[in-house]
Amino acid sequence: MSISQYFTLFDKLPKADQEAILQVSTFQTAKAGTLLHRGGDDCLGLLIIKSGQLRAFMTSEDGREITLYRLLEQDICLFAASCIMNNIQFDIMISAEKDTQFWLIPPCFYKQLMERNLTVANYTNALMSSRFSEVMWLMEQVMWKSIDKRLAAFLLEESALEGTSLLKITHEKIASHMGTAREVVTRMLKYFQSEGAVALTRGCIELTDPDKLHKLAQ
Amino acid sequence: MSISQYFTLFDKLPKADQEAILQVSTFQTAKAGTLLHRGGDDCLGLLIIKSGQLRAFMTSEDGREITLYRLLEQDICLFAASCIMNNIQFDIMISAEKDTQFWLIPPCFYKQLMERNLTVANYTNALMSSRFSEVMWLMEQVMWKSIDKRLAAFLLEESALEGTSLLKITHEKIASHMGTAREVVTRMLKYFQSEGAVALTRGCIELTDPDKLHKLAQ
DNA sequence: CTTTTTCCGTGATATTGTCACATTGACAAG
DNA sequence: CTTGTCAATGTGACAATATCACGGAAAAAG
Repeated sequence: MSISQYFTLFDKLPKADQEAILQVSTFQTAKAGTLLHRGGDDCLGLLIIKSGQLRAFMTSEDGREITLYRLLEQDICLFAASCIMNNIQFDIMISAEKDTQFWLIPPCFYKQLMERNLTVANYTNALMSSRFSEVMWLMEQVMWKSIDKRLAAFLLEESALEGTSLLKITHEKIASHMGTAREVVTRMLKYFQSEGAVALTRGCIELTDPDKLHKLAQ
Repeated sequence: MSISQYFTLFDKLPKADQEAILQVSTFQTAKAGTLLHRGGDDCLGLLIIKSGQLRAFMTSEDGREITLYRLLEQDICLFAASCIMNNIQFDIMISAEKDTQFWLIPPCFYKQLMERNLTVANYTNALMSSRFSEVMWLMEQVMWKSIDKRLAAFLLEESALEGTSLLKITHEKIASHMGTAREVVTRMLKYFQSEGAVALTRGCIELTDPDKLHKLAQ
């Protein structure tokens, strides 16, 4: 129930720092749909998720989006505190996909901790490597995979994440996750339907044949 | 002339570590065209560039490429030593674009140093942030910019890098940098030529009107 | 029940990628 | 000097994806 169970680094810290974290961290909640972090300007702090789901994404000038990665319970969101890292020169957005509960460690505090504690520094490094890996994976998908394979993979991932084969999601939202246009998603879904892989109704996609989708995703 | 002038971190280290680095580091050279690092398997070490130019790129299964970023003198190549970081789960290639001189710090040594020295840990963190930023910048370009703008920008960047407006580069190589097909580059260059922005000869591109290219790149 | 909004469907067109093959210039071998 | 070879470029046809401009249908709001 406490931050120490969710923030795995906690136990490796000196008692004094543990105390301090308990002092300065706050417990917060965000409703689904809330934008928690908008680019490099604001700096919320290190965010430790107790429950819910966040989404990190990138936007174009004209409002298009692509999801970079997602954060689930026990995940640490580093980029809501991008100001604590030197040389970070990009803007990403963080929004709550579901009602989310989290602890927040203020950026200044964490930055100072990182700059004087070796364990924290290396932990932060590992965290960044993870996010970097996720973005590189996405880069590979975007560069070398066709839309049909990416869409099939997305549907399967979403199904696994939600724990159901009946997805309540609009074509528009899928397009935002994938960084493409709604029409493209609509047409591809129609094709999947004609192949018998999915059944479509307004606002819903049922994965009627996951094996077929796996094949479509290659 | 020595590693200490190129490796800015050096001066901030304890004397003992400085000595050790001088002991374990080796000075090496690579001919233009050499592949220095192939994916996550090999682990050359931390590479500090004295002179020359490296290129970090990603490849598809069928041999297509895209340049992620470039490394010039005084730059530190972190991913030739990707094994020193936990959680790095992607493969990138590093090749020498020009004859390159560099020092190499063995991965084990650097890893141990990073795990016990706070300054090194935070330095490594900043390095990774820089590379992450470069990849994110590329991602934005790939996602939201059209090919004509990206090509114009590439030509200008290349010109600045080489210090000349007469580029000796093939369409094929440009395509590999940009992650697109040669034919696309050829056609776009023909268009640029018809606009009077460049002059084309076999193996060469002359930027006859850089201002026009700037406009094309927006 | 009507109005409004959200979501989906679809044709036309533009851009970019793929494929197949022709042409051309550089240069080496004879 | 001629010829052959090869890398580099040029190009037309077509495929995949994105963009634009709608229209219609289902759900939500009033």
